Amino acid sequence: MDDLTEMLKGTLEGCVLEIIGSEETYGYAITRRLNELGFADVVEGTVYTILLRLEKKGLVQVTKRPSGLGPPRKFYALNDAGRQELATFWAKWEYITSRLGKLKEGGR
Amino acid sequence: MDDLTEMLKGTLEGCVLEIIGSEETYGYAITRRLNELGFADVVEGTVYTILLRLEKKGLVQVTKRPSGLGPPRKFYALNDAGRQELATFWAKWEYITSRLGKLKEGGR
DNA sequence: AGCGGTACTCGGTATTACCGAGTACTTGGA
DNA sequence: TCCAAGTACTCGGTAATACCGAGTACCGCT
Repeated sequence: MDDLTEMLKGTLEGCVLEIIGSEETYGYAITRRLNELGFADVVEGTVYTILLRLEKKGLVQVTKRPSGLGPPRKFYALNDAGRQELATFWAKWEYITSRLGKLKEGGR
Repeated sequence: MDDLTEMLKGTLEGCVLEIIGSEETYGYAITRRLNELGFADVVEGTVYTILLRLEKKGLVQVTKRPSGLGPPRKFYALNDAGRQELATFWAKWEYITSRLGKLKEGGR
């Protein structure tokens, strides 16, 4: 699938939230996970900027832990605000997909 | 539904393509149509920038016609390139929704 | 010692939707 | 007659976001 970057704007952050929400994890692993999910072109730099943003917005709790193979990892977990944000993300997503579906079916 | 603007990035242009594809129409009417479809906050300025962009990319054919109530209208219709672009837009959209769905269902 | 894989940071760029103000044309009421 | 309101388009600037690229650093293996 060719360039999806414009269409991912606004949704990628939600994807990261969802991944973090399902288990405490760290940047590098999140990138791999997104890649294997089909978001093949998402690159580490992008994920880290999202992570930094989430931290700045106060949606995640960060814990640094030694890695064993490489530098220490920053593990991310959702806090209450993060879970709230994730819920509204899915609500928005549902809303948009329903509208797009309507449009596509020629909803007039 | 509160602020959807970030999530609309990349999809709004596709919506406009779809609307133009279903019938030859003009900016003001497209805005009204988007609003009634549920994209309530989309504003004229936004639609016109998209329209200008589509024209610049050579995806539409433009015809100016007098209006009867107000200044002349610029009617837009898809050309072959535009129909092609619309098809790939929907393909990308399907792709992303399927990935998001998978992610949401805890696809692991 | 050096290479490859793991792991994070940071400055800059492009694209996109939004905002706001402006222009202009028409009809209808004060 | 003039002004308000609805129709219709233009344009310069802003904010948010994903991407890019280069850099730093740590580890185990050969």
